[in-house]
Amino acid sequence: MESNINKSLTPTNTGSTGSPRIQAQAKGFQAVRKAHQSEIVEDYVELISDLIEKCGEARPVDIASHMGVTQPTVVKNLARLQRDGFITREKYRSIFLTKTGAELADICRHRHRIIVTFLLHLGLDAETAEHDAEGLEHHVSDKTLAAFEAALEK
Amino acid sequence: MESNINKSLTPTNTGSTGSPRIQAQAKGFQAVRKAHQSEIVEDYVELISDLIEKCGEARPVDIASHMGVTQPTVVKNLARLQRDGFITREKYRSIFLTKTGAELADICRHRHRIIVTFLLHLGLDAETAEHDAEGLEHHVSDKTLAAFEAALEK
DNA sequence: TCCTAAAATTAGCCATGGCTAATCTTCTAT
DNA sequence: ATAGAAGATTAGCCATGGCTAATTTTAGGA
Repeated sequence: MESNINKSLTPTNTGSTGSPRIQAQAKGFQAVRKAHQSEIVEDYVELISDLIEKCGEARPVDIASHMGVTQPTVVKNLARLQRDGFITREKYRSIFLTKTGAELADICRHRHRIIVTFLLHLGLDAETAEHDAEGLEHHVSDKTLAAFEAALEK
Repeated sequence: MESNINKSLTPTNTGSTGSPRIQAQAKGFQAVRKAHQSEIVEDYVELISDLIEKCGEARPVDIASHMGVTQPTVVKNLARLQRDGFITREKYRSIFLTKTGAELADICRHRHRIIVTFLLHLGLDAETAEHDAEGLEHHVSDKTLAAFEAALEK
């Protein structure tokens, strides 16, 4: 289960090796790796939420075209989302976000919007802002997000 | 039994696979996936460059402790870096950056420094700035980086 | 010098997340 | 009502990048 994730991110290696400075850097890299594992989940729940709102439902074929992947890839990732409690569904039937999934989608959408707005305020064009936000949004800490919001209010 | 399941929807088949808007979004996701593939390369060459400068050489054991991974993982990734032309080495011997690798390291270091500086100017503490920069630096386009630099000059 | 500890490597496991090809289900239009 | 198209799923492949355990090489100290 999710213990696999924890295990791979917290190797027995952890001990020993080094100054606090180095350990901090190591922790940083580990956090980035952990963030990567959440990215697909976040991208999916955000997109599913958008599609349900705009189209009434989120079909694998539409998810696939929005994400730029094939349908089997979507099915496989949906299985993971289901396994981890973000969606519910049955074969050949509609996708529903769980409470957890819906909440995560809201958080992601909120964060995404702040980042896009922030980038626009820096003078970037809409396309670049959208594009970069997609990559950045999974790596912005709460503190940094708050700093973005604060900067926007000036 | 399965009364919750939505059996027939698709009232608004909002269109499908080919819309430029959707294609743009798909391209964005694809770009993020591509960026992920470069991340390890960038992290390694940057770290190797730093270690060579600070310690005279970059040993796998030090790379491992800085990255927060085990030595076999480092060895495996070094093989990939070698295969792809970023480093040269022989078994049990020192690691050297190729011209390509050294140039990439410089670019990464430069980008990293700008992002950290930018985050500091937003009022973030040094630790958060460093931490977030680690995640962000692989997803900041040239345009956005330039916008960061421009903002710093004011 | 030589022996042991540290470092490096190899082998082999696992999960992720892409893909294609093939099959199965559902939907739709005749 | 049904056949064909569209969508969904399964099976199976591959590369990546973690890990542990075991082995090999290097290097340092008695």
